[in-house]
Amino acid sequence: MKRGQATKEKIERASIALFLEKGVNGTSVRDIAEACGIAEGTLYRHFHSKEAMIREIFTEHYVAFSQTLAEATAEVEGLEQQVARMVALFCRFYDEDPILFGFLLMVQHRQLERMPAELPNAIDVIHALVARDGRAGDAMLATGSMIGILVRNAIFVRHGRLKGPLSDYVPQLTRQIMGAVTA
Amino acid sequence: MKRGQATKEKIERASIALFLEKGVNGTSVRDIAEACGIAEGTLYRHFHSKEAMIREIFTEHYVAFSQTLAEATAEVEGLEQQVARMVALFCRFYDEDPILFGFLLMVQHRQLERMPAELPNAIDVIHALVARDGRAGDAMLATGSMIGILVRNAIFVRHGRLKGPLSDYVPQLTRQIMGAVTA
Amino acid sequence: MKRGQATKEKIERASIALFLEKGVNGTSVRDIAEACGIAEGTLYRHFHSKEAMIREIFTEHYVAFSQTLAEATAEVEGLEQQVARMVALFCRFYDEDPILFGFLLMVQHRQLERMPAELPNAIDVIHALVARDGRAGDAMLATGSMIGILVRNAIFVRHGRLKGPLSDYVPQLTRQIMGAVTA
Amino acid sequence: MKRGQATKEKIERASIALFLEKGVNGTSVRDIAEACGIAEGTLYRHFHSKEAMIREIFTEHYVAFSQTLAEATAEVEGLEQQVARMVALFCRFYDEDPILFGFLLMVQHRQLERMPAELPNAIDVIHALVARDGRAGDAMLATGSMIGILVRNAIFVRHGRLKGPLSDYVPQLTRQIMGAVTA
DNA sequence: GATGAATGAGCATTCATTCAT
DNA sequence: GATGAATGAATGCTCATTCAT
Repeated sequence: MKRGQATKEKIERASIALFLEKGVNGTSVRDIAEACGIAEGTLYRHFHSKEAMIREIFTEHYVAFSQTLAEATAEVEGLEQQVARMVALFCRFYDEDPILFGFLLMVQHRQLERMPAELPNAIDVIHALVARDGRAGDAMLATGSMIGILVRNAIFVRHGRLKGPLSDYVPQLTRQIMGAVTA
Repeated sequence: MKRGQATKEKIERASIALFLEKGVNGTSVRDIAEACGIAEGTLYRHFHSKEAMIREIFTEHYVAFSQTLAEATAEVEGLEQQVARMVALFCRFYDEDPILFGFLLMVQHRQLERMPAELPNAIDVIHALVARDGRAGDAMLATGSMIGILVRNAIFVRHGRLKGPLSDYVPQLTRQIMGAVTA
Repeated sequence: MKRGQATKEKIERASIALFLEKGVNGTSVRDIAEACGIAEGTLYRHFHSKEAMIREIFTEHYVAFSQTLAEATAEVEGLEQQVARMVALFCRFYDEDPILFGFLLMVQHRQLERMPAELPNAIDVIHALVARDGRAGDAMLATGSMIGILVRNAIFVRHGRLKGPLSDYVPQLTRQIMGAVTA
Repeated sequence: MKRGQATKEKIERASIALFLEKGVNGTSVRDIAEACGIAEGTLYRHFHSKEAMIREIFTEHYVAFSQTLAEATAEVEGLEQQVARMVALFCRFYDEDPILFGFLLMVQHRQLERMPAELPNAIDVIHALVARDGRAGDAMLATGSMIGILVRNAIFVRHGRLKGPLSDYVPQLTRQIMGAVTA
């Protein structure tokens, strides 16, 4: 039982790193098995298929982040404070595990389409905050801008255009987002 | 010569659409050949390889856009006006060919790494404008925010979260970007 | 001991049904284990291998049937009565367990080749009867016809071409066989 | 074009022999490719899949035989003569290509289920003859007996229990079948 | 006796690319 | 220029079997 769980986690870690580095289609099950030091067939003891594995990893972490985001922003009043919380949370998440973050970003489009609608979804959480505040002309446009600012600068850190950690930019990012949303 | 050129363009159009729909790795040379009504081998008369084809298509359109962006922003003075030009250009480009836009977005990371550094590059163009203006605390961070705002909202239009055309949002996007950069 | 025996029989029943339904190669050890509610490894407590299991099941039932056939036909005199016994026995065997019958039919070619020659064998039993009678021109040809008539009509019942039970046709089958053998 | 057709036929011949010898599941695409002296991928230029290949080969030959059987028996009057034709045709078919015959026999159950009902089917052809004659008590039972006599003795030849060619037994088989049907 | 994770060879199939026609 | 058959390595996945617990 214990051994099985450890192997599953080993597979997850190795997969995420390989997917980010070489792409989902560029990473074979054989690659993953070699990176883990397990046999190919072993992967299928823990995941139904490569595709199911990606979906499982994505859903687990994306839902957990969305849930945390919803709770953290619910604890404070006013868009400024909520945005501050969101930015801090987002940056910490990126800095703590940039590889996981990159993986989630990489597969989000394909996976979000297949995710059950009732699960917590970061985009909807943010949109609700902006809409409740009411200052933004078009809440969805403002939501897009907020997410765009965070995501693109995270990518800039990953690509070396910005010097990390991303958390160093929390105050500036918060100010920029508020500037955009209330423009 | 003319017939050859027509075939080459037919391959480009079909490829871009298929790549966006099913992914680069999810689209086989056979898929492309079938969509074009040509034989598989014919593709290799016009492109050295599938990979070279992608690179060629990307470079051609990305460089052209970056070039246009550089010229359009050079015609006016002041960041406000330059941003207005940039936003209008970006939105028009998206609306005129969302499929091409989606394709460029999809392959940008992988392709930008391989692109010769001396070719015009939209990110550098924008960064130069922001840096010259001087109002933004960190020019690269502001550049990321600008690009993020535009790209993410374009994606929102593509995914149906925002009702298109993207050009309808030019004034708001311009205001939001200026709000972010000068915050 | 008792529990072990019960498990072994459970495995046999489940295997026979699965083999008939999905073929020997189409049925995995995992399929069998799931159908029995046991673990995959448990099967190997009772059988040396999948192949050995098939051989064991086949031999057990085929030999038992051949033995019974030899005994039942030895009790009466004259080919007519012997054929009548044989037909009745065959039909009862089919009707009592069509799944087992189908399984034996399915694997007979492969298994008969590997069966020790000294074990009772239905074909030899029948051939001996026909040869002793002497009326058939070629005893082996007549043996083939007898077996063919029984087996093919059993298959017709299984496939729904004939309405069962097969035992309803005992008199007609007996007459047809005698008609063929003495023609 | 010519080269392609030749390769396809080479694949068919090699497949049939291998399937009969080692079973459908026991024969890998690699086995077939090696036996043909072609690459594995080449097989897929000519057949959509291994399964489709089997279906195609079966249908082609089984339908052709059934068609010939229908025509040959339609040329003469009276069940005796029709049976004589049928037996002669069946034996010739076996003797001319015992390997093909064995293959058709081996896959018939699985393939007949999937064959379009409107295609000629040997069983239905024979059943119609028997039913029209009217002498047999149960036409389907008699049909089963006829087919059983022919098929089982063909198998006996294949297994060496009867010395071939099967055509040597045409008169006796005809007599036996008539004996069975009119018993 | 029972378990089920682990194995690794084997499978059918796909695919970018080549080349004789 | 165009074709499409041929290639063969690579892919995701299955499976009978083993073995530590």
